[in-house]
Amino acid sequence: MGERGSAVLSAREQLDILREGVVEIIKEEELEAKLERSVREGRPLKIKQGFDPSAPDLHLGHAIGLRKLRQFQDLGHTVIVIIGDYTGMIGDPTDRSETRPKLTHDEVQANARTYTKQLHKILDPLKTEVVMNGDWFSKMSFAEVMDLAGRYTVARILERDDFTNRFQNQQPISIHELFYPLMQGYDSVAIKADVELGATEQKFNCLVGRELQKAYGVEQQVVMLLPVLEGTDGVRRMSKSIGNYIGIDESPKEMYGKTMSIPDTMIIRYFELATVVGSEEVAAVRRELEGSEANPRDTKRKLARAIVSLYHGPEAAVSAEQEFDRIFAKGGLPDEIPEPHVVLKGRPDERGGVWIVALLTGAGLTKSNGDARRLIKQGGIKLDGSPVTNVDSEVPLDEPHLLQVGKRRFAKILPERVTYDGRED
RNA sequence: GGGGGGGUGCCCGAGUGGCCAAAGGGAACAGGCUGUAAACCUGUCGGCAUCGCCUUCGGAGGUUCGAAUCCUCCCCCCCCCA
Repeated sequence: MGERGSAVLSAREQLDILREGVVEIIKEEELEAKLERSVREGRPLKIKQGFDPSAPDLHLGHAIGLRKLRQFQDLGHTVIVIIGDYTGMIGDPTDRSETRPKLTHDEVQANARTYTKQLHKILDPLKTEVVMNGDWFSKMSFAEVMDLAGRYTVARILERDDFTNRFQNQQPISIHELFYPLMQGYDSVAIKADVELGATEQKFNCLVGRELQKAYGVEQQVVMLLPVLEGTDGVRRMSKSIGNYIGIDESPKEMYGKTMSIPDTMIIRYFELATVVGSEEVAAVRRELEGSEANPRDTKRKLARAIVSLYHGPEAAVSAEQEFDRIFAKGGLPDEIPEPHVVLKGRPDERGGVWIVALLTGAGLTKSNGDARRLIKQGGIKLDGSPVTNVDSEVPLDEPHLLQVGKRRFAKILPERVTYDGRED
């Protein structure tokens, strides 16, 4: 373990650090005992956290847990990240809305690499092991599966809220979905986890892990539950599939902009969960917001800078802010404007002009011609900086033009990147 | 195996022969305002060179001048009984 084997903190001191920001520890005495033994025997604890293999975009919600894992690492412990390639074949029953396409082995491998890359933005690569639960599940015989299934009861599985709700709402539950908690729990058996980290909504699954470890004669893990961060809508939990997430791998300006779009009521919450500012500073922010002097916008700017700095550094945060001001406060242009390849049906008119509506759609700025018409009528389209009011406008393609939809969508139309699909009439 | 209920646009959800491209809500997008891509207000929200036409209401057929709405078969989901 120790490339820094020297100053190991006492169990008590470690516990004090680890407890911070945690919603619940089951059970704290056990964690303390494990830490004590770890210190005494100079043996790191194994900290487990699992991830779904299908959605490799980690976001600020995941980061809460990752920072906690990082704390464990900094205290000398080992983190084992489990990519649930087998559990992913089921999909967590929590959000079983889409039927997930089965991932191929190669796709899972690719996703695992993407994960690892993102994980290393927060975790210490030297103390992080990434494994897939297919490593053990693919080798299990049917008899072993039956044995696993025999160690838990239907009634206990149905205690889980999601199942109960779905049952009551007359939504389908497939039998293999009942295996999800068992499989996640068995992961803990397989790696002999000392601690499993999860968001509060994972409580049930993590506790199944404890039960199964007991059933299999493995020392029980401690369950450490962390808060769930709301997404940019301020209501539902941050999630890729809902689309209300801020990814830790996103560009500074996306991060900055998305942060600015959270409801004002979420500012404190984000300071607490999405940044690393201390509790006194959060308290100061709270006072600032409650007092009437400060403009919440400025507090939110501070938040956005803090978040961007965390992942991209302070300079990037400053330039993201400048760009944001330029575009939104002053209605200016971004640094980089896409120059799409435009394919048009038919051909230009004699003067080399192209119908504005077709151009917008061809450039991918609007979904359809109808969409483009509507936006023009609503005054949402600008050509070279001035609003387009006439749906029938022709744009001469003798020189580059700047097209803008709303405040956020831009495209530079270069004549040499416009082609015609040659369709006659 | 028996009985009952249900599958509608991105999501939820009304609609049981023409007034339905389909109410309402949410999401999203645009405009206004502002303190920001907050909040609030207004508008838009299947496609088409634009008020008429085309393609949508699980799938395939059929009845009808006309079907999301009726009939037949099929697929899927839920509940109750066994």
